[in-house]
Amino acid sequence: MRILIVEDEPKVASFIRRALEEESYAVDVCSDGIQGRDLASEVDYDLIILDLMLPGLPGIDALKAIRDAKVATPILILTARSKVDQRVKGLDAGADDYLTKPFAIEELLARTRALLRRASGDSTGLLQVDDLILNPTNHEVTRGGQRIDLTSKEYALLEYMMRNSGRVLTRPMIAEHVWDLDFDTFTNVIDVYISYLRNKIDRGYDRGLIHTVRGSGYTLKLTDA
Amino acid sequence: MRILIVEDEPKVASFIRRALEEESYAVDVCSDGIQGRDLASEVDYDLIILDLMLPGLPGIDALKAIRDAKVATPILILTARSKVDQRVKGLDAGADDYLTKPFAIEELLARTRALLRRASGDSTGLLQVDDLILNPTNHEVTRGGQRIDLTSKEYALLEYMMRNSGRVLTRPMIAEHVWDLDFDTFTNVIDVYISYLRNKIDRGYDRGLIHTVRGSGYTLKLTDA
DNA sequence: GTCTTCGACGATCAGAATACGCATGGTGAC
DNA sequence: GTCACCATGCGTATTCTGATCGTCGAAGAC
Repeated sequence: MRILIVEDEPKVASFIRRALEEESYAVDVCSDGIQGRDLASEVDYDLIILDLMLPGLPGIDALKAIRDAKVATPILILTARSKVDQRVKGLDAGADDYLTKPFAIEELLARTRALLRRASGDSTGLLQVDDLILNPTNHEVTRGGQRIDLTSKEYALLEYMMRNSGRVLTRPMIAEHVWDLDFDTFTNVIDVYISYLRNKIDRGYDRGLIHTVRGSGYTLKLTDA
Repeated sequence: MRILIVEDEPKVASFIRRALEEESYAVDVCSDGIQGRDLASEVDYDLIILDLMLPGLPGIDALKAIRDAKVATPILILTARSKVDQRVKGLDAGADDYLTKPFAIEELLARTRALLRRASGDSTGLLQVDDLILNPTNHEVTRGGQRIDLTSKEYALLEYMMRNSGRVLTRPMIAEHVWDLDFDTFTNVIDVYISYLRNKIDRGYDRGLIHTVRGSGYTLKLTDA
C-alpha cells in the first residue's frame, strides 16, 4: 500500500508520514501541487492525501488536474476548519473524503483504512523469487511475465516453497504442510511433484529456482553466483 | 433518490429535511435507531443519514445492524465534534462518511452529492466486471446492456463474487457469505448455483466470466489473454 | 591427487486409481 | 408455478503408484 502526501508544512507532513509508516504503509511526500500532480500520474498510488492550502498550484487545481489525468486513486483532502466552501468544492471536484485541520491522527488512520478498504483489489501479499511471482489471492503464478497453469497440488507445493524460500525443506516438512497428516511416508509423490513443478517453472532456464539438497530435501531460491 | 434521516432532535431533522427536499430528494424521517434499522432494511434507500447520538438503540448499533442486514446503502453519520472515537468506530463499522455537528447545511448537501454520485456512477457502488454490471442498490444486473433476472440466491452469489472479483473464492468462503452459518458442507448446492449463474450470465459468450479453479473454488474475472 | 567403482538417492514415465466438477432430474416449501 | 436444495451418475483432470533409469559422491586403488 503506497500513499502520497502532498503537504507543504514540513512538521505536519512528517507527522502524518510517521503515523502511516507505523501502520506499514509506504509513504512518499512532496511539498507542492505541481509536483504532486506529476507524481500522482507517474506512480500508481493507493491513496493520495492532499492539503488544499498549498503554495504554487492551489490544491483544488491540483485535485482537478489529477482527476483530469484519469487517475482513479482515492483522494483525501485536508482543509482548514473554517473553509466550508473549500471542502464543498473539493468534494465536487472529485475528492473522496476530507479532514479538517487540526485533526486527530487516529482519525486520519481510520479514514485511510476506510478508503483503502473501499478501493481494495487487494494486491498485497505477492510472493516473489527472482522473476517468479505468485499471487495468493487469485492463485496466479507467472514467471518472467508468462502465466503458468498449475494444478492445486502443484500450486500448494509451490506456495509453501515460496513462503519458505531459501530454507531447505525436508520431505517430512513438505508432507506435513502440503499433504495430509496421514501421509504415506514410503512413497515418492513429493519427488514426482517436484519434477512436475520443475517442468512448468524451470524448464528452459539454465539456472533453475528449485534445487535438490541431496540427503535432505529441496529448496527454492535464486542460484547464487 | 430517496433518503432516510434517523435523527431524534426534531429541529435538526426538519432542517435537514427541508434542505434536501429543496434539492428534490424524497426524504423520510424517523426518530430512533430501532425504527431506523427496520426502515433501512425494508425500503431501498439511496442514502441514510444517521445521528449517532440517539435514544434507545445507540446509533453505532443501529449502524451495525443495518450493515448486518446486508443493506449496502451509503450511510452518512452525524456526530458531536468532540467524539473522535465515535467517528472512528462509525467508519470502521461500515459508515461511508461523517459530519460533525454543528455543520453547515451546504456541506451536508455536498457530501450527499458525493455519496450518491459514488454509489450510482463511478468508483464505488456499481459493481462491474467487463460488460457485466451489478447495481447493489436496486439489485439490477445487466450484461452488455441486456437485463438479467436472477433469483435472490443467484443474486447474492453473484454480488459476492463481483465484490471479490479476481480472487479465488473457496466453497467454504462462499458458503459463509452467501449461505447460512449452519451450511451443510456435504452437498453440492454451490456448484449447482454456479451452474445456474453461468447459464444466465455466460451463456452465449465463448469467454465466460465465471471460472472454475479446480481443487480450490471459483473466481469471477475477465479472461486474460 | 585423480580415477574408477558401487551403492544410495533422486528423477522421470506411463498407467491405474481417485477425486472433482457438472448436468440433470427430483423433492419439498411457499 | 417458482425457488431452494439434494442425490446420482458420468466424464475427465488430477493424483498417486511402482518400476526403471540417471546421477552423485564416498571409498578404495593406483
